[in-house]
Amino acid sequence: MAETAPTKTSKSGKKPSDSGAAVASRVKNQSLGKARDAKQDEFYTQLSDIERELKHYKKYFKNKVVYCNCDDPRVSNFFHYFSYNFDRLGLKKLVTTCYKSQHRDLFSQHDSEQAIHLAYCGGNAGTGVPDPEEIGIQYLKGDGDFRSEESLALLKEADIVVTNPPFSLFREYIAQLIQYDKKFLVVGNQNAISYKEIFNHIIENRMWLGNRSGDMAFQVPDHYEERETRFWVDENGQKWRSLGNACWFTNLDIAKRHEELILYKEYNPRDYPAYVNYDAIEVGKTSDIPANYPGAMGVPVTFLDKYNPDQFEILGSSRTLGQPMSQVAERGSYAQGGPRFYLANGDGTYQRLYDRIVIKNRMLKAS
DNA sequence: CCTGCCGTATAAGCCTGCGC
DNA sequence: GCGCAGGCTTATACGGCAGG
Repeated sequence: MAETAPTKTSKSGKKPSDSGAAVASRVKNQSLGKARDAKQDEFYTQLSDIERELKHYKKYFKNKVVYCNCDDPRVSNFFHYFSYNFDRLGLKKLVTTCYKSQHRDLFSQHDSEQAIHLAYCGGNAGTGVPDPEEIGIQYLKGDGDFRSEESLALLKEADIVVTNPPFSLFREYIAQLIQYDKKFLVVGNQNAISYKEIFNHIIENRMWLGNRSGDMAFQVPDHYEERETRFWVDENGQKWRSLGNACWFTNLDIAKRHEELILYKEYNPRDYPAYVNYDAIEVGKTSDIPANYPGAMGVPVTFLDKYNPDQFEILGSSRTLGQPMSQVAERGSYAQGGPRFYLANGDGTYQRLYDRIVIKNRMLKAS
């Protein structure tokens, strides 16, 4: 794989026609370049968030090899958590690798121009958190990318992968875990639910949401710029950013997935209008799902946080089910964009909604 | 050109519970 | 009651880009 992003072509420069392979390779390089140029993929998960989620999965870790493939053991709280709880969880081995640092100022002393590899097999019982330096940090030959040969070899030896991967590469990241048939528990964000590839995994029951969704705060490197919202600097000068829609993605079963969502609303056509470009009713809030409606319902993506596959069936999403508005209404009467559901405003114009998941209540017989 | 597609480590409202 | 903060839930506007 090429390491360097392609040089930027001037906007006026005319591109020669490309072969499919060349296009594919450039797209790949661009996404790589974008992820690394943007420098917005370094969000460090708090230990408290890791503890609050991981406590629901204790039974899965006995005698297992855990791999954190986006984690510098010197700063990663995932490494901290698993090394500290190594004996309590009964782990067999803990392996971490990380992408080589791009910034010399990253967390001051913790910068490295080489990618790091560390394997821990326990043995520090009672002495608190093992020191990565004492365990023995090794250096990788390559850049430590989770897709690199070295990382892949370690992935194959692993049972469960737990980390906070770079969101800009989330599709590829998940695709790789599924391709290699690994168990995983990773941090993501709810927007990823609407990605075509990610939604396919969800609808095929290859992955689902973990326990906690919503607000999560992350430490970010010093070179991250300030922003108006969801940003602050703590008393130690550490920069933080937070997300209102962070969530965990996993393919480990959890009790929450089998809890029935209690429904208390009743269907009526006034509160639950039908879409103009798909035969389903709009349910704008997960908590408003009517208890007595047997047909197709469009719900926000956050529904997945409450999804119990025994209670509901997922039929698809507005991205794939929505009929193009050009076939339904006159141009100019609706907001443009990718396929979504629309509601009539009553004055000849139409409101475009955010991506909806279409579900059906399995407990009710369609009449 | 024009049109439609596609996504965004985002961005905002709303609700709730607390202190007073 | 009331105002505020923080958690929880929902959903953007718009630029890039490809194809007609």
